[in-house]
Amino acid sequence: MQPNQYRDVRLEKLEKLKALGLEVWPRKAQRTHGIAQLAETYTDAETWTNETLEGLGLTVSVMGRVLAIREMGKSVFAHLTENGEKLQAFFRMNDLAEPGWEVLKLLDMGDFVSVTGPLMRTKTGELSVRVKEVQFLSKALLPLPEKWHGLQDKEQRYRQRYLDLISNGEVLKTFRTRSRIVSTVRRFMEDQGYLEVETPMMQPIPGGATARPFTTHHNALDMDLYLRVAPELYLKRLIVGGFEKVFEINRNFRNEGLSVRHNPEFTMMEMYEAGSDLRDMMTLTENLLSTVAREVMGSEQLPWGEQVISYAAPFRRLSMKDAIAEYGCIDRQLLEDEAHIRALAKAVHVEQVDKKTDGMLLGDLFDHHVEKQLIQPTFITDYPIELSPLTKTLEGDDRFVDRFELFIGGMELANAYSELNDPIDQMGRFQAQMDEREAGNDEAMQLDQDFITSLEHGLPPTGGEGIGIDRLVMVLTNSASIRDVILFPLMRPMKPTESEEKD
RNA sequence: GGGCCCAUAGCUCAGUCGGUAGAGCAGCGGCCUUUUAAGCCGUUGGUCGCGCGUUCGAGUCGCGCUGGGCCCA
Repeated sequence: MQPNQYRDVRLEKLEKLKALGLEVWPRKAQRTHGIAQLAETYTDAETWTNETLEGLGLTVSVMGRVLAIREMGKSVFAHLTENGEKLQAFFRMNDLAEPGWEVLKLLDMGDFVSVTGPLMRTKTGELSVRVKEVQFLSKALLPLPEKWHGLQDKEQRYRQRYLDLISNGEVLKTFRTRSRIVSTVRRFMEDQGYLEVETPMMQPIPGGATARPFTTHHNALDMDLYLRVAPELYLKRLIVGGFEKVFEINRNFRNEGLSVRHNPEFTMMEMYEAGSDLRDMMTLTENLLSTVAREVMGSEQLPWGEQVISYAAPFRRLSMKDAIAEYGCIDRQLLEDEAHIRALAKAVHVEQVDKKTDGMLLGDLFDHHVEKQLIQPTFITDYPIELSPLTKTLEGDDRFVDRFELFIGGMELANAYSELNDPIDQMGRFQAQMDEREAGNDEAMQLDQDFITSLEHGLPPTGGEGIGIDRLVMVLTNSASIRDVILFPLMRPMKPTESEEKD
């Protein structure tokens, strides 16, 4: 076998181009218009007939990657693409300046070229450049995936995302949509008076969420640092410091398994507002999601698999116990009784039931019976205190806290609290977490003494929330896997083959 | 952590009952000066993921490994 059969052929063509005295890797592209710009301006075939286009007397230079070549004897059609838009180039031997025809024979799919000539419309009505000059911008030495089916192999699509983006048009579209979602979210928050801030991604004590952190080491200070699992404790310090409304959009890192909903690094927006509470966060969330759906996706009703999700406010609100009763078809009264909760947990094979409190078991019952069924946006409220060490208790019931999680498409999308601002209470909650840790739960939170100190200086009543941006993009773009909305998802490295090891 | 599925040419995929490897696209050589997955003629290209085993004989059967996908905990 000749593994570089294709590459060798293209290397030969490269030498021939050089022999013609051409610069194959010029420093800048010759270009007067973008392809998208031309395609948009001259899209109307009735106004811009071949005659009117010729009447313009306009000569354009456009650059693009060659994605199709159709040879017709002494004329050739090619499609150039740039930024997801395409434009046809029409080469005729008689039209081309020297050494154009020779150059054209050395053109391969995947090459970047710029073409210069007047705009025209072909017999079949397609806007095209009647090429007088062609210039190489970059010679592709490797072949592209198959033009009709694109790149199908999921592993290769994730490992070589550039090939996925070139050959699968909807992938480029999804990631452009992601960019617009993030920018719309950011603009929405700024319009609400929130200030974007940046807090440490490397933290001496990982806090703000119950999750295993990644560890790293700073050499000069000879200290261990943790990649953050959440920015929460730093953002609250900023509210202590006098900021009224802050938000941060950035990466969190959790040292956990991979799934269609989990990537070890993921993007979260967290926001905190002095003086507000959970109800304010609900309203903000409803407005944010319906606005993004409308402005980016063009509708508040969007497809999710076989279903349609409505992002129209208000979203449904349901307490955790009510949700378990409703979706688990369980008598609501049973959830008021610890013995029954234990029995229900054992019935669905929750592990280590005897070591858990009834609040923890309610969380397990919720995960088992409810989470996947919450397709339409639903705020689940009234979480057990054991699961929520940073949240204020409910008025009149200190076993539950003023927290919601928002579920869409069967996934947790957001998590919000009326933030706990009593430093004495907070210290007690940390103590409980440390006991948990002592008992072997390495996801339990660690004490952050300076955070307690900041609370002792006074945190006003504060509403706070985190929204998972990757999952938001998933539900809005109808993507079944988080890997389809993260450009470079984490992949296990490929083990080199024996022959590669010898090299 | 457990279960199921996938891995064959650069890409997309066939490969029956175990009998010595196929197509389309791409590539290469021709024909063709308005094509749209252009068409037509010819043609190159394979460590069937890796290893071990069963067998006269393995892409195919078994075991293990690697990578990926899906489901469950």
